[in-house]
Amino acid sequence: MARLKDVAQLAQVSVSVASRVLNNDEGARINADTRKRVFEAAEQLAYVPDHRARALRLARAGAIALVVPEVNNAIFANLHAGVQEICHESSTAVFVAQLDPPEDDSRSLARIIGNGRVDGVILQRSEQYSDEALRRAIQLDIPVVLFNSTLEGHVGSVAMDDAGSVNVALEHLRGLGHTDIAFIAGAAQHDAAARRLVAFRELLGASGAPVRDEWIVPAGWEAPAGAEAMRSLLELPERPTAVLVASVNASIGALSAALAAGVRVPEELSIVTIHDTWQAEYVTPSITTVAMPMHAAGQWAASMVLDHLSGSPLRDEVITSPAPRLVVRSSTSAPRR
Amino acid sequence: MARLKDVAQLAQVSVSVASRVLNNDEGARINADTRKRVFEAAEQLAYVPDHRARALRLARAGAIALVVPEVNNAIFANLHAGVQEICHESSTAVFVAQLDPPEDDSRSLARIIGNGRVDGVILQRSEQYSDEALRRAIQLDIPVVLFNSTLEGHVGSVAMDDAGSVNVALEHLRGLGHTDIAFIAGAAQHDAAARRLVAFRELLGASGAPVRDEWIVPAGWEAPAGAEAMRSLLELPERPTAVLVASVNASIGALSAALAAGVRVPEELSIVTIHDTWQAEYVTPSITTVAMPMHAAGQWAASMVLDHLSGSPLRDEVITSPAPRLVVRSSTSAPRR
DNA sequence: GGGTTGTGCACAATCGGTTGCGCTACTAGT
DNA sequence: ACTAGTAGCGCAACCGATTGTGCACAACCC
Repeated sequence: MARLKDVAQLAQVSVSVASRVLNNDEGARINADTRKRVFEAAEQLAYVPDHRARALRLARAGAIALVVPEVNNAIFANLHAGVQEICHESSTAVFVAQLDPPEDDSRSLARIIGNGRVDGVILQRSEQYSDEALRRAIQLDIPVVLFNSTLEGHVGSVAMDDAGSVNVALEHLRGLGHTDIAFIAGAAQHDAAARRLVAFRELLGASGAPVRDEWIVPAGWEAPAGAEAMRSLLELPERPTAVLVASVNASIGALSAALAAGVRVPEELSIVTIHDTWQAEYVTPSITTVAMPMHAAGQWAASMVLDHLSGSPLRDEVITSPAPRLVVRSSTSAPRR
Repeated sequence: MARLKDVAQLAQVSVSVASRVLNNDEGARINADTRKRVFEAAEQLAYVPDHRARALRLARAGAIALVVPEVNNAIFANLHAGVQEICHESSTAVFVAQLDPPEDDSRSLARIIGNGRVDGVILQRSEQYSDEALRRAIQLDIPVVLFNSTLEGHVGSVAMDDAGSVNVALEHLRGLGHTDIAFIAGAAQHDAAARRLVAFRELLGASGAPVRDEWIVPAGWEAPAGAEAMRSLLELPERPTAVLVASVNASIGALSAALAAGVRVPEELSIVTIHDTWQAEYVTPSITTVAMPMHAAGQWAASMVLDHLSGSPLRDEVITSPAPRLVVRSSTSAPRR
């Protein structure tokens, strides 16, 4: 691999001149002819600057990390696309890393990220991290933007409009005539799940519909948890006519369990969920969802990190635009009286 | 962030001694007491070596890239886990990067990977890369191991036992009594898809069952393509009693299309597919699959890259162990006569 | 012509580590 | 007591880039 030295030699100049030419250093006074020779030499040798040396000298890695608990997560793809898009504009590489459950070692994130490997981190919190563990994990000297969660005392986060999404779902169900509405909640420790739960209670109550504790079932983000929650819901003496599931993968599990129990969806039970993924469209019946602006959120998060590197302060943002959008499919209908 | 110099100062030694101690340099003769002081100083300052400097000096980035066409791909999670596992053992970071469709620029991969950013690459080929484009893209000076695909003239690949997986699926269908079997193939350009298609033709023919060209429908890896293929299959005057779908996401699309057309699965049509993911379990009816050893394949690929960095040659491997494993669910049954 | 200004380039320090080699003491052998 | 050997540590070069500064020379002024 050609180094800058080789380029300089071929162009008959010093490395410093070669460097200035290739970086389009405005302040430098360089003869047009010399400039041309350097460009040609670089072209001829297919010169690509060494990122290690560059990073060392500039104290800038030119990359950020997107740390997620689970790469196969449904919402991850859109998030990633948004992040990638912004970073591409500033030639910043995006590295995805998976942060496994907290270890005894409090410096786990530092080990993954390394020191100087990336300039910033976007972190999607795992259900399994307590506030304390998370706080320890993000003790880095680079900016950390929390995605879809907040942490007391930490500035730098991008969250979704959880209350708004719950509202869209409930409005849809209410418009169909439902009042007996259950909620399959997310993991209790997760603050996004907590916000949705609070919103559900408040908004449902405000609409005058009954808020019944036994119809609020804690679960998790994934399909097995959703299935389990649905089964326990169906064992109750009185059943709701509709269920709002806090997350799409869980709703797929919930639907599966309902069908397995012989419940007809949507005739006997309507199901609506938050987040939209292709799977929701391809199960039968397809699931009505509230599409969240994951892509935009990814863009926001990436911008926040990159801007911070240029001096802007970190902030705590809630993405309200584009607003949560209802995607009506076949899992919801008017209740059968 | 503390540097090695700070550690050395605190321990009252030179940086070279500090370096040797912290790297457990066997050859170095260092007093036990000095050693202890250095360790304590490093601990006290929470010293983490700067990866940029280390990488520059050692000409080793301590990281490899896992490049995939689509991070949300069903098989990606297992692959990633396998890679991660091996790399963790040798303290190598794993970076996931998404390689978008080929651009005019032939150095696209080089741009993503950078120069010196990683020591090796595991690349899952996109359907959209022609042999030529792929060949240009992997012109790097670091080892590239192709995952689940091969490239003429390129050594370094890990492929799955495609013929074996098709065989397991067909054996299952034959055991149930099916002879009228269709095939929803993968993308024609993709060589893994091509291998499965060849295997299907040969193995089905060898079993004495009819191999009908109109029952072999080219599609793609994802759900919409599978749905489209199923629709065209259902329009034929004569229908098969079973369908083998080349990939799990496509099979979910295919199932969805079949149910939408009023076809009862598995009574009127059995569906079996290759690769196992949680979605296959949670659609209704759940889909019978052939689980492939993605995790092991990821381990192989990672080992191959890491070993190569220690001098071992690259090879072309086919993962036959663990063997493709049938996971019987509810989408297959004996044909209704 | 002497002085000033400006152009075009190279030198060398620097980023934070790693490592070959040399230097100093101290021990041991004769 | 003199030499040889070795333990323990530091010096300094180096990896490949960036950048402040200095130097040589030409062009210009009055």
